[in-house]
Amino acid sequence: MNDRTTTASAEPGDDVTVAGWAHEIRDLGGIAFLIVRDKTGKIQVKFEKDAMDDELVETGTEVARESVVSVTGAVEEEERAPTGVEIVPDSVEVIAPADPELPLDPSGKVDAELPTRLDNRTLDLRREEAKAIFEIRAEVLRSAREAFRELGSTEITTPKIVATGTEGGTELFPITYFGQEAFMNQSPQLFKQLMVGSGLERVFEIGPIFRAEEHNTPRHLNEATSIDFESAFIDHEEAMDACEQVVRAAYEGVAANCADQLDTLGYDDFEVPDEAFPRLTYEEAIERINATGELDTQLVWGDDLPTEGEKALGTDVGGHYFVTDWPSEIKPFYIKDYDDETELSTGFDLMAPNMELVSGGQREHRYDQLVEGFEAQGLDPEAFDYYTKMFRYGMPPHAGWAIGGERLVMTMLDLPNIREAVLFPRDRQRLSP
RNA sequence: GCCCGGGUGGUGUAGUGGCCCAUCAUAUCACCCUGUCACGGUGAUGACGCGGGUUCAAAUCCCGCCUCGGGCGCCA
Repeated sequence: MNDRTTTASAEPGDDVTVAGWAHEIRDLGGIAFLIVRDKTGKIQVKFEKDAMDDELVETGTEVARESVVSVTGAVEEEERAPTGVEIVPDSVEVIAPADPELPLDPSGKVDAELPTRLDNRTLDLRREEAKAIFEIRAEVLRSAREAFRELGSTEITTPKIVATGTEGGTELFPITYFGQEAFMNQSPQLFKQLMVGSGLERVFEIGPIFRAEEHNTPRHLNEATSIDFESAFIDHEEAMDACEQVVRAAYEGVAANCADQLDTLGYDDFEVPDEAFPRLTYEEAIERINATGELDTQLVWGDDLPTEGEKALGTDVGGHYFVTDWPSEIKPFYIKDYDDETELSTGFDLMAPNMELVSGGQREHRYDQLVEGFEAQGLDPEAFDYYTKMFRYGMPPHAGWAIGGERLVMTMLDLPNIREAVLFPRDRQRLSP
């Protein structure tokens, strides 16, 4: 395949071999066109029936759509061709024929519903729009990694098979580990904290997390990609600065490197957020939600923000924003409370703007307070000994956060369903493919 | 976990008790067509998720099952 030329790089005057999929055949009688599609685009192959070998014409014009073909011939400039060039073939080979009845139409003439598309993801990703989402997703991850390196963090990977959950409460997928009870990890939280106490100090991880909640919404997955950051010697304010930097880098990377993909998806007005993300306290947030009048009942201090309230506030603010200073009781035990106001947590969320995108905070690094926190949440500190004991050997003050990777792509591209941002989503109903 | 809504040819749809041996588009098959670019024309094949019930009559109403989507809770 070394001699293969991509459709985009075929220049007039060249003798080339292109390989790709039979996108469409237009047979006009005496002349017929085969459109070959590859990763880089499409090119037209011309068959003038009277002037060409019958077998060549037959192979090229009777091949089933979506079959893999290889075409060798001369590239000619032709203004009537869709791309300005076309191939006059010397030979056509059908490398892998496709069944004539396709489970969905990659040419996009007829829409398919999401479940049909997910059942046939390979064919779905032959469509430019679906392909563009995953090229953008790759750019988001690339630019996030670059931003993390600029922040001086080291990329780590932590175990996904664990003996105990992170936060208790949350549903975990149980598995059997050589006869022992184990779980799929819901978050790298505890492990990344252990690493800020190591010589690495500042770390990030991009990896899968597993949640066994039986929710069924367009914004939840049971297997998601978490973009985690944790650093020694920073507080929650500095953690928010870092978070903003990484989110912004992802937008900048996409704006700079994915113009074609954005165009394919119809975004002619893709914008990198230009202002610093506003930081609202929890108290300000519930006041503003109450002021919108969108909710039937008024929120009071201590309530978690209901979905409806998040949407109302998101519309009110109109962009990304942080919510800070939460009541301690609705944030997990490993988040530190303010020293002078122990009923207030340093935990924060980043809203994007209608959905929670990030959660983070300054962590409790003091051994005694951490163990108290476990007990207060009804967890047995003994079960987390591998974690707590390291807080006895010099654990620095630290803070961090986690971005929902798919939610970042979803909110960035305004996708109607988070499953659009995962190749093979795992949700309540779907375990295959 | 609680609550709502949907399943009609390969794909996407019309259809609200008789006008339905089921509409339209696209795909597929056959024939015609020398510049298509959503090519065009003629014809053909192909479907009511499964099971039970109500009724003279069921795609349509009822019950159960399967399956999919969504809302809330919770969360990334």
